[in-house]
Amino acid sequence: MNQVICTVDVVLLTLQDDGLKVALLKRDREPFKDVIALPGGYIHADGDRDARDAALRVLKEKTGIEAPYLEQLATFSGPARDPRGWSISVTYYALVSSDVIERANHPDVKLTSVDRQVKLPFDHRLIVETAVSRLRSKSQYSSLPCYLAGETFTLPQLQRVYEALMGEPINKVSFRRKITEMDMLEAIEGKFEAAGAHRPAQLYRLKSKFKQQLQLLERGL
Amino acid sequence: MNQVICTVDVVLLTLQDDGLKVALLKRDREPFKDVIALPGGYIHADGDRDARDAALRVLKEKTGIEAPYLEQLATFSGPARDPRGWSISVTYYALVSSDVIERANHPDVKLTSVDRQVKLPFDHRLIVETAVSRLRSKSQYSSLPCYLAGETFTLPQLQRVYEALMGEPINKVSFRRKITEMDMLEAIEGKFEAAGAHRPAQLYRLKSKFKQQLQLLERGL
DNA sequence: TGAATAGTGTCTGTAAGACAATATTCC
DNA sequence: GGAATATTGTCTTACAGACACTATTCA
Repeated sequence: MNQVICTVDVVLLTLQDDGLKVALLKRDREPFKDVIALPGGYIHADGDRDARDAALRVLKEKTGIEAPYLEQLATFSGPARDPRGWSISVTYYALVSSDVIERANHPDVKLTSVDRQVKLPFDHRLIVETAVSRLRSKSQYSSLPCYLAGETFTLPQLQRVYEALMGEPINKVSFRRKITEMDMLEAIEGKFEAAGAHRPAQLYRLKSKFKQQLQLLERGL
Repeated sequence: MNQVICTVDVVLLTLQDDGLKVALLKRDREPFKDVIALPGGYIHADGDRDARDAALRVLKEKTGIEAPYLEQLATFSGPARDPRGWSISVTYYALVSSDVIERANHPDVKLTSVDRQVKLPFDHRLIVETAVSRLRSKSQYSSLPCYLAGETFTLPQLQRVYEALMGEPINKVSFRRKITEMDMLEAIEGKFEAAGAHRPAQLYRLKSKFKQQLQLLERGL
């Protein structure tokens, strides 16, 4: 083994103004002190139950955000990615609605468009790109985007989330057919209105059974 | 950090008698000395270029098999999975045709059906199940199964590989249409005959362009 | 009533599977 | 020629997208 540095990094993603944003913050210590980077930190062998637990802890400590959707992304490693030495970073990506970030209201968190080529330390640019590509690929056949839409949402809102992720318009009828056959949403009795002068849309939430299913898929990772 | 044990484990998969098999071997040291387990070992910070490199090295050392298709699976971690202490295992899965294993002819390698509930040390049973589930899920929309078929193969052979993975028969016309539109195979001039008394089948190989494409997908992981 | 968006019904073209015909080899 | 499997052609059915119609709210 010969001294391997073990860390976690979290790619916290959200939708804002119909664009995918990643949460970055200034590093509070060396290396790359004061440089904008992904929230990350050491794995604590004396406290963390596993790497996922470490990722949840780091996210909470650095951004104040708790228990969002969190999935293991990949592990990056090598002698050159961290100036301190041979290192491993077990990376995760998390999905939240933008109002969760607003509610946490952490002063250091900067939301940056994933497409903007902001220079990032370590291999964080590669990690962000891997996370975005994974999210887009999984969104084609899963309920993942619901986590970007928040706790409750209307079908038109959810469709805009999918469209923002995919970067192209979706056929409304096909979209609703697919959502229906996935059978993952349940209607809420209260209705909802946005710009006022038109028919209000039904509010939905993700079925709890479906949340468990997604968690089961990621069990152990 | 506090002393984290960093290892790699490899799930080497192959098809034999139309069933998916995993390569296991007796451990040559503690813990679990002489117990059947996945090939694995420490990451060498003074020699390995990254975890993937460590996995390739371990696979070569323990099974004699080189440069197969290798993809990162996931990272497993925690205080309890290894009796030596808080540990991380970056896991990979590799795909080879059974004749590659036969040619390596390593005396300690045992091929075991992935469905047989052989008891395995550490969390290796979970790792194997994760690998099999990932392979099956990816096989539905990729050229992955070609790596189980070997260097060259006929379309009927390749179809049997897909059917063995999926566990259900595939429509021949649909299968060939899909293969054609994926445009991943190239015909080889020499023909091929199996049970003799019938029309021989065309031999194919995976286009080299397509191998690169798959590697690109996994870049950095 | 008109504007605006939500929600649904229907038509059409594309793609997947069933079925079957043709092709090629060895005996 | 007969058996066996490879390969290709065609028909039918299911599904995705286009289009358009109805529904509901506010001004």
